[in-house]
Amino acid sequence: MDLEITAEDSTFFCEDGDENGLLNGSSSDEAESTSEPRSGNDRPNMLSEFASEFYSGGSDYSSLMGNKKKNGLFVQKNLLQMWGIEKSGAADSSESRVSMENRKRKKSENEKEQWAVFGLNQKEFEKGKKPAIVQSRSCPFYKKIPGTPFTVDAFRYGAIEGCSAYFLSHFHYDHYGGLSKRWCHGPIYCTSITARLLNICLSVNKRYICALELDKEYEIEGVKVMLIEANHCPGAALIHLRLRDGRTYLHTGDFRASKSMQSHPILLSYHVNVLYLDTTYCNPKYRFPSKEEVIDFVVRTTRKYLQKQPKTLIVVGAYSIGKERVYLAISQSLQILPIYTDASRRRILESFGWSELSGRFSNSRHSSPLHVLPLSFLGLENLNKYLETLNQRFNAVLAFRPTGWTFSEATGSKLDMIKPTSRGNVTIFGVPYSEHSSFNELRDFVKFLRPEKIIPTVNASSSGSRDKMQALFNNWLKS
DNA sequence: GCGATCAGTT
DNA sequence: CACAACTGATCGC
Repeated sequence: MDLEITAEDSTFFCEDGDENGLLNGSSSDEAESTSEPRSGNDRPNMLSEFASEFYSGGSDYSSLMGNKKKNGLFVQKNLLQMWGIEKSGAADSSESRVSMENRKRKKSENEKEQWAVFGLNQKEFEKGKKPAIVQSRSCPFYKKIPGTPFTVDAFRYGAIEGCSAYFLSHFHYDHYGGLSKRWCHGPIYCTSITARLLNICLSVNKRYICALELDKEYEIEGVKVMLIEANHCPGAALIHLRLRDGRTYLHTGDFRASKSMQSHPILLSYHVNVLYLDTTYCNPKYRFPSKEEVIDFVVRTTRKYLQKQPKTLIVVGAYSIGKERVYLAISQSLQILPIYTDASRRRILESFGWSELSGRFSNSRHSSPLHVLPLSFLGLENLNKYLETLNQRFNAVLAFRPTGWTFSEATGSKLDMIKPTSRGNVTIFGVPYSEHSSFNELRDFVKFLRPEKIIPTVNASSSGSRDKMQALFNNWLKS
């Protein structure tokens, strides 16, 4: 099961590209099971140990520090523990034990349901006989590009039959999932920033990484390829493809559409036949302000709080890459320096080679008035304890959680209506800083491109939402 | 003991 | 409530 297939041989891709039943309404869910058996480990791992152990901590930026040693790596249990304000281990609060047991019970209830639902008896289930639909995880159709040997963001399916070029649109877990130092199924095409992250965070063998410059045309397996800035996270790209037969495809990966995208020469020069679209917020209820407006709000708010209380610690939450502009803007417009973040995130941010960012960082929590912390840490309780660890240096915390969903039509784009949650000296603002297109931005982009066919890549698993989106597309494209 | 996958969290 | 994107727990080799 180790076939070397050329572009022309790749018969598994439906030539007419209509197997997905999205436009013509034909019912073929079978397209999805165009069976590639998971041929996971059919090849000896011939990778050399080029990456040092130091880098093998995955994308978890916190894994390089901390208090517990695991396989030669230091892995932290908990930020508060590591700063010495909370005991580790033996904390035998009966509360946590109870919730553990609750979870266990919940779990086993789920299992009971499972074997019943899938028509297995309990013995079969416990023996590990898995229902068929769980067993076969094959690459969904919308990750394959018909008429090419290409896939996009499809790394968790082992070797994909007929695929000789694997594109990665950007470095977020739900897109790169499946990549590791053991990847050996074929070349990975991505931007140079993403390429560096594959090396630094996942130790993917360099011989599989093919970095492409933005806005430059390449020819790969007979297809003209161009990556375009996606306005998502650093390194994120739209993938523009022109096949030999004249068809043009655009895969947006994850993106935030904007007016300026509409003046990209290649989008003006070639009519797009098929659009693979990031439909994350493809519902009229998602209206949020531009990034600039949100950043302006964040800066204004920060200024206000600092005037009231100069000894305020500013905190911005972020999980992996993305949202950099939020804390950069605070730092730049209010001359707040340096920025503290942990060593691992710092390494990642500095790898962008972004001169505005690099050079602003410090290792010292105590000497920095602006901290970038994991989003999951941004709660009232945690921040309050955090403030205590910085004894006396600060006497209040102002935190921002930049997330996409925050607002629906009611609150709309009136940023000043945002009410923070606060307790004592800790204030937390959720701000609608989105790195995906709003509904209107999506609509405008689609109306600009006027593709013949749109394949949603998000929210596409239920037929209900697929139909809903298709109705919207039809409406946008009529007349 | 490890990586892969699932389920739960914000 | 939403939701993408994580994190931690459990599974299976």
